[in-house]
Amino acid sequence: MNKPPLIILSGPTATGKTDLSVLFAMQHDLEIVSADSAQVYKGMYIGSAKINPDEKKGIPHHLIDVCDISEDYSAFRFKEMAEEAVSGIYERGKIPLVVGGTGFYIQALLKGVNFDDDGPDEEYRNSLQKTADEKGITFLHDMLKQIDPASADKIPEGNVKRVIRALEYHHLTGKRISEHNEEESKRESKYNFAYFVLIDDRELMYERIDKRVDKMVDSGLEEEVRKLLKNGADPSSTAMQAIGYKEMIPYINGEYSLEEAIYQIKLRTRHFAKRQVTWYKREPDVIYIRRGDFAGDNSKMAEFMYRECVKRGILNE
RNA sequence: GCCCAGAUAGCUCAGUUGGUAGAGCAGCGGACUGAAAAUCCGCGUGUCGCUGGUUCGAUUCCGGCUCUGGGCA
Repeated sequence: MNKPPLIILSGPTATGKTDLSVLFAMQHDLEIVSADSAQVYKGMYIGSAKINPDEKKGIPHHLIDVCDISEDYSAFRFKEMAEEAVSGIYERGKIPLVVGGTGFYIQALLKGVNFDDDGPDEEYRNSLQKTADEKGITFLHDMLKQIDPASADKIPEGNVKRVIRALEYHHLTGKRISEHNEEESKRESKYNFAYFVLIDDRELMYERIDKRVDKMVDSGLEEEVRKLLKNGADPSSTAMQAIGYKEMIPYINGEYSLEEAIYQIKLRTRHFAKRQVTWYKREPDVIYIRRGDFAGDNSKMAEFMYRECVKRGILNE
């Protein structure tokens, strides 16, 4: 039985995914599925570098603006919604192009990760957080050691979020997350895929980030954040943890200067891009597109993608 | 011109009662399977401004010089 085709274009932030994806989608009549943890939220445009309607050039884009900022999006929700979007695209006789920098989401879709508990259990999470605050992170980590020594060994006690998640998983399922992860990691993708990662030299990447942040600020990032807050956005919500928003809030509250906010946004974006690069390094089937090899020419990059897709039987010659 | 204070890692600085030095940030590497733009872990050799002197030994003490602040003229 033939596996369904899936094309992925990922890569660190500010590297030019959007332009290349639209060009490639136009050339091959693809529909785009966004794999981006910030662009799903309504009202977050400038700071998430969301594509403009006219930049879409008529290409359907899925999973953008589908979530209210008061909702908590997650890898699980992405996987559910992306699978739905993808099957709709197949029904229309087209091929999906997954575009975005959230590697975790892409992994969830590509490998069909089975999140088989009923989480998140907010109440339980909160009670564990309270335990950590009152009795210390070592205490919490020791709790994990009791029920799942392998996870406790792997997750540092300082990483409270992941300690809580491991405990939550056991609480909900009675199983150990270390065993679950072990099983899931063996899973084969059900897709016939080409996983492209657009990258560039570190130095150029950082330059592009700085420029993009300056542009965001010039385009009215401050106003966008003020508006979100005025409309009741909770600064502690998942949506407002996005880079550009989180750093703007203390400035708006008068805790530091605009220069400091801009510096922080650039810095945190660089750190983020670095983390993304680390992620792709351990992804086994990645096809790198090095901007430098193509002199940054989108049509040459698209040509390269096309040839790689033909090789894999995803696109016809 | 004179007086005072500085000069130590890419940056901000600590320190060495004389035995060639260490924090934060930056930077670099890594982890990640229902918060992922989240969260977390690891990595610290640099002419201790230059130059003489004292000393077994000077980044540390003393002199001179250069530079940077501040003050007095």
